[in-house]
Amino acid sequence: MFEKFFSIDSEKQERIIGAAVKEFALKGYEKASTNVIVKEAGIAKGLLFHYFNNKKDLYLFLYDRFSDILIAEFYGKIDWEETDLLRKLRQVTLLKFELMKKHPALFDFLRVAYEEKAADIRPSLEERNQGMTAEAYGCLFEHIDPSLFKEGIDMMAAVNMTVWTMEGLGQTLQVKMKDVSVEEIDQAAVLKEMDVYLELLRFAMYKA
Amino acid sequence: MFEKFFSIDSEKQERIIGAAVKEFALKGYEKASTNVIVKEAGIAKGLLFHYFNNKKDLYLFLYDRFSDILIAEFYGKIDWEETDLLRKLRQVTLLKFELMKKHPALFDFLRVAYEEKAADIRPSLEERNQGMTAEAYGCLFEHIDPSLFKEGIDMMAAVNMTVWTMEGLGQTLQVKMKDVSVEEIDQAAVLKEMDVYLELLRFAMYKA
DNA sequence: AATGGGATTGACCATAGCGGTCAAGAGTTA
DNA sequence: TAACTCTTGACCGCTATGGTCAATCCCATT
Repeated sequence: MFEKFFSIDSEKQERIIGAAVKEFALKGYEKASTNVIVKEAGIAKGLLFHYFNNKKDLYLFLYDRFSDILIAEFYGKIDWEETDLLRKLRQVTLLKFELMKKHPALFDFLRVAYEEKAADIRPSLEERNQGMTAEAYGCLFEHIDPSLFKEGIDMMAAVNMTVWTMEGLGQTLQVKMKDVSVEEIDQAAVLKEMDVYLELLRFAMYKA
Repeated sequence: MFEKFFSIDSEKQERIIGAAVKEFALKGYEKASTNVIVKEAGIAKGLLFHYFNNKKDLYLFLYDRFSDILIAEFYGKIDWEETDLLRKLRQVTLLKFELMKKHPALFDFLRVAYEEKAADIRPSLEERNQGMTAEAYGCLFEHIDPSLFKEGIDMMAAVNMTVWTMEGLGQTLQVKMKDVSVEEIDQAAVLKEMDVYLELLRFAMYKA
């Protein structure tokens, strides 16, 4: 499909990918302009369409590539044997932060893609997400030891509350860090704050 | 500023406001089309600009009006004497659901406005929000009795976690209810689910 | 009936940007 | 030189926008 693109020098490949991901992440599919992309990438308009047929194919190419990268890294780094749900969620959150730091643009792209409403692209995205969330939940609960919880605690509620709290924390951090360089956030401080919440949750939900 | 608009028959006023809020909520400021608005409202293009100078003024007119309505209703209905933080947050959440049910379009408009990125409008919106969140937090903590909490619990963390949990719950409900009529959601069931979480939080953070 | 004046109309305008094309030029190899 | 591919960017047709304004309508006052 994209042989022409892959056969060019890789520094140029990355310039193009970088420009495209930035533009799509910033404006979403429809409002993103191929004109802006080619200008930023320093190539001629025609070339972009020479490599990737059309805007839609370009977008889906990026989407697939980034999903693959993220999933591979995630699956490679997670500890599958963890049986403590809260510890597992802690690990997942930490890993998520790590990946955000490593691939910020990529994360932005996928976040925007997740909320994409453009009719051209919607069906293709949904098709790609079939079952992915189900699978994610499945692998989260694998090997989990329910006996750690107090009697009568709804494990689903426990997970939800934890996830929501982690997400809320992540969002406020993102706001706080808006001006600070993405590279050097005080990881130790973040970790400490996160653990305050997890400790609270542990106390609420686990046996003494 | 808008005398001409206010002097027309009120059924027409509402038709216009309804059409405009719907369009803005659906597409955001920039992509919203005045053509669509006038068609939906059943008036001529020129008339809209006769009433409200231009698109921007129309938008800000709606924004101001809706903020005022919501704030007034909110302040009127809340129990200012509540000293139990969790109970107060419960009350606030319930009130929020109630207002969403009563004014769904209005809520959508303000939610979209909150994330509005259009440069034309951004500064005006930010100016309007100056201090509003600060004030909201202030009135939340008024009369709160900190002695209910266990020693050493960070009250800020407690509030955050509760708010994030309520928001998370709200969002999943919104997804679940997407197809169901907005009018008749099972309020009792929602309340029950909410209380599960609040009970968990109370147990984690309050003295026995 | 006639007049005056505000309310209302909708065809029209300038502008802008889009995705996509393609004939021509540049670079490379034989 | 010739044949080839890679690359260029001016150009196209199209869609849609926010905003205007001369013309028309409507109705109260004379």
